[in-house]
Amino acid sequence: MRIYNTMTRKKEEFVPVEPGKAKIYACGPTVYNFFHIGNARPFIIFDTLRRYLEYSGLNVTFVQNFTDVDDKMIARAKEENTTLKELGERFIKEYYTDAKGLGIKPADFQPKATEHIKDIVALIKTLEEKGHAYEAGGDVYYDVSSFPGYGKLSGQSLEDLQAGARIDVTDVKRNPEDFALWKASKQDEVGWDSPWGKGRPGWHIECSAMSMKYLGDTIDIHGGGQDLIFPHHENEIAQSEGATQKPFAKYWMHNGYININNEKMSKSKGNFFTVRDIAQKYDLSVIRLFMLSAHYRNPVNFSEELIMQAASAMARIKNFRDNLKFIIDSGGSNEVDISKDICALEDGFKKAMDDDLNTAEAIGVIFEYIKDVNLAFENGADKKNAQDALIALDKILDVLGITFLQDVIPDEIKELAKKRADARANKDFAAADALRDEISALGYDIKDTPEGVKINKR
RNA sequence: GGCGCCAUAGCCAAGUGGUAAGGCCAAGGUCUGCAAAAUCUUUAUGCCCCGGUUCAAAUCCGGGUGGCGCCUCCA
Repeated sequence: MRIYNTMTRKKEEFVPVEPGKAKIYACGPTVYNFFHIGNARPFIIFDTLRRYLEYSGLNVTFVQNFTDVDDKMIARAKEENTTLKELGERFIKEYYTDAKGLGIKPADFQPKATEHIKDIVALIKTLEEKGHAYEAGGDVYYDVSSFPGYGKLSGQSLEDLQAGARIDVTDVKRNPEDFALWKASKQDEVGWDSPWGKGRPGWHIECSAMSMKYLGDTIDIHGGGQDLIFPHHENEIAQSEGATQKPFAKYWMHNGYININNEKMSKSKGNFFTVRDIAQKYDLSVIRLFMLSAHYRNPVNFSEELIMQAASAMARIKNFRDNLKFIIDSGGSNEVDISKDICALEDGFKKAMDDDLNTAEAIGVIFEYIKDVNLAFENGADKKNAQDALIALDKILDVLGITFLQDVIPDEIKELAKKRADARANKDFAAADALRDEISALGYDIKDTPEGVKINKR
């Protein structure tokens, strides 16, 4: 598999640090609110990456953290007159609800920052000992000038960064680009005891500490949104490599943004849709298909029109599966050979995914498969054909994390369908049409076939 | 100012040197007692513009135009 590495700005062959294994760390949510679909993109992308590497036979360890202490968390808890802990627990629970709807499997480890204070403090102490960190008034800062590689991920020199910096230079920092590893708590703020007094970790240090704790000093893939390249990931490199003198991550993967009217969706701009809101109106598997319909590094616009397009595309896949299930249930007799089509599906899928996780092309391969199998089944198919076709498709859909709920046809609908069949048998078409309209009004489509009556949920 | 991304049909979107995947919409056909649904077929001599390299360019190089992002919390 080839992966685009932000560090080298090239597609590179993926060679794991340890043969047969893949260690992945993806930056997770700050749990002070419901997450929006811009946040959802990396969750879906890296879940798909993880599934594909597992499908490829690698033993994957996947870590995604929860940031449950930072300025926003503290401000929000204060606003809502609650504790940091309660706020975090509440939105972690909500995260799992939305993630499940989007087909995101829980990571192997989902560590919380607040449960790793000891690891974080130990890492800061190491950095202090090695001359990368200094204390200033209860805060501890990372001295970027002590790390020669600073800027290598974002492609910026320290001078360039300083020239464009919009940060106020404070007296306590040695360089304007120095960032906080540890922040002293204000009077009534939450905090943990440390060698520098009561305080809390800075944002960047938690990812370094938890990545190294669960995955070791050097991992294979570190991922997140493009907006994390600088400063977050740049700082992680400085922290981890400053402490270990070993490479922190072999491959850096960054997804593009979700835009609204070509502008980045972000909480500060207020132009966002939460996954929770969208779930009111659409099946979240549609959002997943929508996300995977474009290459992960490209920006994608979001609008209701585009979601409706994705919903129609989703319906096409669903119809195909329903047709296969109908053949399996009713048992056809016309044997055809679809082994070529199954091979084309599997080969095409692998080829697409091996090329820097090209899910857009992979989805194209699925639709070509649907068309080819439909053509092959034009004059009917037998039960085994349909089973083979369904198993092959579902295997691929599972790697993409696109799942379908089993439609249960209610007895009420079955009853109406039976009455209609009786009316048709008696050539009472007026009654049959009335029953058909009734079924249709309840959201079901009905079709007469030689094998029997087929009922589909719309 | 520094670093970077994007531009392909009415709407989305693959395609990084060999003659434009796929989806949505639309039109036409098939099936059906009629309809709906389903399904099939059709739909870019051309990929923002101008030069260049090449037997060959959406793709590589140079120069424009338009849009966006990071350098401050952000996925």
